Amino acid sequence: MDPAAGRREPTMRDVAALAKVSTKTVSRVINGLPGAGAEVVQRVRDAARTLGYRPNLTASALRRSDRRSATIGVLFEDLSNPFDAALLRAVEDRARHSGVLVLAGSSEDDHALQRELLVSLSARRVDGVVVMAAGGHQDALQHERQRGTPMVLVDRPPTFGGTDCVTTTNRDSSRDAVLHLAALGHRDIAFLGDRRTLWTSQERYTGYLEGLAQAGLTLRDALVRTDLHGEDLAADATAALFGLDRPPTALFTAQNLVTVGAMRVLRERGLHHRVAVIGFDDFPLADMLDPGITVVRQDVPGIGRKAADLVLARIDGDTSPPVHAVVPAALVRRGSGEIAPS
Amino acid sequence: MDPAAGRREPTMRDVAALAKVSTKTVSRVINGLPGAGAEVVQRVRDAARTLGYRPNLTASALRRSDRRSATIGVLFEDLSNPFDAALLRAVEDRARHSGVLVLAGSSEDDHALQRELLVSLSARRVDGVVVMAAGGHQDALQHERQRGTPMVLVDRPPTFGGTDCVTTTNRDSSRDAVLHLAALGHRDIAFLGDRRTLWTSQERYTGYLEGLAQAGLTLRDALVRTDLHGEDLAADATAALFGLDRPPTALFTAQNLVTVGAMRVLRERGLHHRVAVIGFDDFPLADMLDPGITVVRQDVPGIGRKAADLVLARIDGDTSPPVHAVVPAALVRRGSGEIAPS
DNA sequence: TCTGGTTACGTCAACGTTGACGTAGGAGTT
DNA sequence: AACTCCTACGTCAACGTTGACGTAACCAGA
Repeated sequence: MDPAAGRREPTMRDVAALAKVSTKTVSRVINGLPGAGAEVVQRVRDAARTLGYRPNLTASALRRSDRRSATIGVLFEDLSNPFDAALLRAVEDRARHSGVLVLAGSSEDDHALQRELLVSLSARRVDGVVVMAAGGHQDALQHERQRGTPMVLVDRPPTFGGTDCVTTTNRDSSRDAVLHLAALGHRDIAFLGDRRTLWTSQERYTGYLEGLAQAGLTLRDALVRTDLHGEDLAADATAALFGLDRPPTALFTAQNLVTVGAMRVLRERGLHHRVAVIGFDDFPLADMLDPGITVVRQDVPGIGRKAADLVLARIDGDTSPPVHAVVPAALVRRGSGEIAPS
Repeated sequence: MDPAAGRREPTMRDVAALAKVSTKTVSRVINGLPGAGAEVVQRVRDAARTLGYRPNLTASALRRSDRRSATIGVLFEDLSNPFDAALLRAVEDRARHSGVLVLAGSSEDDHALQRELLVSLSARRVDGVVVMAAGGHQDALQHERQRGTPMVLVDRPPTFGGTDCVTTTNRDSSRDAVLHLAALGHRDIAFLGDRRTLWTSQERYTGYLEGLAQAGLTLRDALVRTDLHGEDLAADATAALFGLDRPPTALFTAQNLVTVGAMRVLRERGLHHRVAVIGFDDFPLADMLDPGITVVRQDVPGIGRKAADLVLARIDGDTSPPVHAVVPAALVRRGSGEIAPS
């Protein structure tokens, strides 16, 4: 079953020898270029098939003037996160339709790892990268970008210039969510957010503030909890909120794991039908919970497609000014966000 | 910001010129090989840094005798499916620790697409592949394998010999699930399965039969529904079951989307606290539903790690006999599987 | 018949890197 | 003093492919 032992992959030279032509002619036939007669084309095709010849794209890229590897890098935070996975899938689909494959990696929101992966990608001469930037500084990204690598940031914009990015309507949709709650009569709306170093968290918090202000509500610091990385921290923070003298009647949970952690606590305390919840980011089965969870849903495939479109266009030499594409999110009403204050 | 315009990536030759040594010496320094004096090493390092030199792994692989690209291919059904995503993440982690990157693609359970992706991977000279085989014949996989490409199948075994694979305890865990239901007194246990062309579906069905037989229960054909690809088909099939004269008192749903579709119908009809359900494959929030869903949980990271270990070992020349690794799944009791018949 | 153009090939070198091998100089041994 | 051995380099060719360019054969038109 493993006949590779000792054997060599056939090359153009082997095909050329069998078809009794030059390697250049084989190259022409394989690449469908003109300059080969019908009979020669047939001979070469037959020889290639007989030998099981497969073109070597890396050697080809090395020699060609455009030097394209037809491969892009995708660096997300955690490929096992449903959001990242859906995004990867969208980028991959779009790339595949252009004959481009995807080298994928998880940066775990860690600068050192992100940097290391970036170097690995660049050693493999990817044509461009789509990156979800790790929080905090973006030195490695900026450095890579300045080397000329086509780059598109997703979910979070660059802190440096000259680079495309695709994000969603974090601020506006958050404001809308808060206004939706306020319209039901809620006056004590809590904010539960992810790590503050993340741009998305900041934007969603700003939207929350705008919502409060626009509805004429007072900001209560005690109702704002941030740096909730993961379900458990979110659950703890939620529990703490309900230890307050005047607990919130509604929650705006600004990330999906935070939403889940908060729901867990509400259910434990039997509050899930009395406290309103709107979460940012949809998640599977949100509609199957009791009550269904009202969420701000991002258009993840839309974001992925747009990011892929941008990076592929840059690779093709598009030099128009950098774009910050904003893909709209939408409020999906499922019940939890429609609970009025008691 | 895009200084690449017209500029060339620095090469070893450029570094060599600046450091006033030969390219071979640069190669030695970059690769940490002996044969370069301390002072020369320093000069080369400085020159490389000054020029922003990055080694070209593709050129290196082309020339080296081992010809390794330090890249493996991963071909799953759908990278946006949580199961596939978790698996990818596990493979990626393990590969990264060996300096190997992952080229990922979704085959959509389509032979033509799988074949096409396989060709794309092979053109990029990946060192090996981890594949979730599309249902039905595996001609393209077998062909690729026979060319000598190290290959590991996950989730579904090969229909041809000489190839490693990693699966879970589909049959035994299914049998245990059925026995668990039977022990509660259920006598009418329905089977709801995914496409019959999938090996996993067949195994789980066989386990279901073993469970019935071992519990001394009679198989009722009316309670067996297969080829339920996707939530909607599963929902329809579930609805049909409850139109029977003698409907089931328990469901064994053999795939996660099937489980979700079935639960949806049970909830609509207010049966979710009266009909027992055990699902194969865990899914996010299964514990948050009402009741919590009892599932057979696969050790997805375990499967991914094992698959990566195997393919990396083969790449390193391990020629021991092919392995079919079986990673145990476990029953997770959450409530839905512990409902007794009424 | 010669010129000019086109078609169908072939030859050669180069892409960036490294394996095989060569060599100059110094140290150690007899 | 002649020898081996080692270290620290350099030279050359090749990995599989393609761009630039050459050339032989043929056809059309004057």
